[in-house]
Amino acid sequence: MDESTSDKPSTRERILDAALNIFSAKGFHDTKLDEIVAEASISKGSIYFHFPNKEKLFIALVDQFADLIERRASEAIAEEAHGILRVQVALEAVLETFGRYRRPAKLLLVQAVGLGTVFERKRMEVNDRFARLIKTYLDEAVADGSIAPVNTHIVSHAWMGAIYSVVIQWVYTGEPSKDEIMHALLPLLLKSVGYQD
Amino acid sequence: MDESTSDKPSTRERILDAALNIFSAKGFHDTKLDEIVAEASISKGSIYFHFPNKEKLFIALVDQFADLIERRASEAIAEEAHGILRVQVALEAVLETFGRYRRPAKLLLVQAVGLGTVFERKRMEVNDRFARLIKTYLDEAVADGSIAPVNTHIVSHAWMGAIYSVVIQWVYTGEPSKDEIMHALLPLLLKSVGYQD
DNA sequence: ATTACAATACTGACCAGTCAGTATTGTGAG
DNA sequence: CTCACAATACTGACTGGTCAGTATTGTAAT
Repeated sequence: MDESTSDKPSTRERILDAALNIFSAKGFHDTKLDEIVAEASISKGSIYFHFPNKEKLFIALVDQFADLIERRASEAIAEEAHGILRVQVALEAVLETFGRYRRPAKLLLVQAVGLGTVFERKRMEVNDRFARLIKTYLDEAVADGSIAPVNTHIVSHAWMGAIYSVVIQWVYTGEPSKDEIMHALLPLLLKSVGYQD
Repeated sequence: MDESTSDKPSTRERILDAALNIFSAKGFHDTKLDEIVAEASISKGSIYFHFPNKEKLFIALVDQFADLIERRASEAIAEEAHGILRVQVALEAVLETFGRYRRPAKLLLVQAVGLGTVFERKRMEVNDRFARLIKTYLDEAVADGSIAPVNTHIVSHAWMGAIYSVVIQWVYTGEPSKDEIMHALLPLLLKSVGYQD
């Protein structure tokens, strides 16, 4: 009876899809709602039925992807019990996820920056979320002796920045490849806290 | 005759000053030219006498500060002949300069991002400039045996991201202090390429 | 009287957001 | 099952505030 089991993307989903495409390519301000309307083949009113305004639509996308990244990292860690190895698998999971979703990555890492006072809080919130996630597992690794004590607050932010920067570079140019990144970035980060294999 | 030796800030300078204050605080789009006019106590027409448009005014500020950072780094390096030490003093100079100029730092690292297609090139240009600067001296350090061979392309981007991220955090919150940053970040970066003192 | 700069009032393109109306789906009473 | 009504989902022409940029005129110096 119900034939909608799979292939009927809801209006809301189509809006989010189209918005992601255009926002990630052109940024918040250069994206006209009318472009999203055209891309999604829906009406302008529909956007305002599903979202209170342009800003909230944008933030919905940011949150959605930030959630995904965090979830993937947590899942990866849950399967690995041991100190510094947890840091390693989390990193792999994050890079993997950024890799699989280029457009949301660009949205989060580039287009969500510098949007003025309104978005500034959001950005810091997301950043802190990630930094704290890293910090948690670094602290664990210090506690169980995997690595020597360090200023995990600064280290977590530095790591985050390093990952962001390399991923951004990769999102834009496609270079270096994900494998190269894994092979260069992972040891780099681990060495930075004095861990050697 | 010419009494302008020191204390008459030219109109152009006042515009740049005011623009820096407001752009860095509110971002490009949330800054109205009329606010700059008020802050600088000049006229709107003056802005268009000195700059072709809002965008070019913004970019002038970005370039000005990017130039300064690069110059400071080069000066520091010129006084230090030896391999990895050059990297170290350059880093110190950069952190010092970011530290002394919070507002331009925020402008460059935050407000110049996510401004859409037009500014995207500019941002990549500035980023590449810094990354390449870092890469040059890393390559030198590898060549003279100060550090073991690494993928300097990835490392330079990672370093840049790490520095950016910590500086941004500091620009916003004032924490951690510049000294803490120097004491934590510098060894972190050096260790990441296998250098120990 | 020409150059260089500055002040003010003005214009008009642009685009987020609105809203009156239409279509679709749900429901429950006879 | 079907009619009456309601709730939800969607449409798209229209509007009104905003603000970058312009036109015009003023003025001080050489």
